[in-house]
Amino acid sequence: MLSALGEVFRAHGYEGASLALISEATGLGKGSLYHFFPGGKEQMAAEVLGSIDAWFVTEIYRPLRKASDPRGGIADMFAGVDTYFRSGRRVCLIGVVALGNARDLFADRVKEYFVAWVDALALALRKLGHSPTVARHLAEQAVLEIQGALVLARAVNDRKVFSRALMRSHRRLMLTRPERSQRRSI
Amino acid sequence: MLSALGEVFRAHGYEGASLALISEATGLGKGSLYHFFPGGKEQMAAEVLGSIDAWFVTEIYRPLRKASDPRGGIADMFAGVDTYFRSGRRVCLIGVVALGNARDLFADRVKEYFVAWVDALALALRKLGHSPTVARHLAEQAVLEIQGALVLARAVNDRKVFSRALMRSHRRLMLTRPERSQRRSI
DNA sequence: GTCTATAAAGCGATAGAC
DNA sequence: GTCTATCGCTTTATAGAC
Repeated sequence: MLSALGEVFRAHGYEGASLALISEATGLGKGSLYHFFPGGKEQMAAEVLGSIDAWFVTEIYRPLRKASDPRGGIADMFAGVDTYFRSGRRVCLIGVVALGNARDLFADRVKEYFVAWVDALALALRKLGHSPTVARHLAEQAVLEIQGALVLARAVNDRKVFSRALMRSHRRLMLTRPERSQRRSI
Repeated sequence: MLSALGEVFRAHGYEGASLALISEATGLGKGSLYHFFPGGKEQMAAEVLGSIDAWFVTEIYRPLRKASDPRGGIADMFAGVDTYFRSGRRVCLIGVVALGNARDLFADRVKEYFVAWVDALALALRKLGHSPTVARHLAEQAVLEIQGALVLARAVNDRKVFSRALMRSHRRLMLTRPERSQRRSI
């Protein structure tokens, strides 16, 4: 249900996703939709964004934070991201909202999604011996590369752009060696 | 004129930019707007995208291709990009359209913008001795980092994210040394 | 060229029958 | 819980006066 809703918002954006389209995609009439979402379209989008955020927390962020082997945790993150975004064919709804005009409506959720991602990845990188600052910047870089890869892959309509970017990003995180003086145990 | 139009599309997206908003931003009534753009909103957006593309060609891509000193050309590119995007406060309209539902309408222009960017940067990198393939991947990476930085900076509402990403990207391009066996003169 | 008036369609949202 | 009918408003676009 929220999943079908998400695909409509993904495909048409917040403004573009009319109740007619939503009704068609979910197979529910407007009456039923307003029964489930008394808050209307804004509530629908908010719950969709919330469910995406929750999915990332349980499927990506938490495993990444809890991973006993940070390298394996990071590898799982990239694998999960590749699957979720269907190797670049699927767009990041949170990113779309961040760029769009509906950003103000959902600013908190959008920010939380990205902050949690950077935090989780930065923690794994600290376990590899990076200083808090370096870990944070490396994590920020990786997240931003994924978002940029989604934009570029969709713009030039070539999902190999996405795969390549994901591989480069993963490889760089694995190869970047922490400075000796910054190495620490956690 | 096209500039004022561009800001409206940037701020509200293609769907969100109603003729009422456009009329207000340009100071022209609907009648006048349809006098200049008989094709309506779609023509307005197409011409705005075209003008942005043209700006990047003359201000960024061409200087980058023609630069006698590739390192200086690349530095100018990053400086120009930082200025254009107002250090991350301004969003990339082409990127927004690429992610949005209006993408199909303007797919050609969107693709051309990014292809031309990657091509121009790849040419400069080849002049530094990189192989065509490596140069292309490095260029693709830099362009995608800029787009991702715009998304992330806007999402977390912190333009320092953009500045940092631009600096890292520039620095990496300057530090990545071409393989000896791939070095060539152009 | 610029305006106002208006058409025709689509929008989000509501009411009320079932 | 799901539907249809409908409200009130906004949308893009056009017509025609000036």
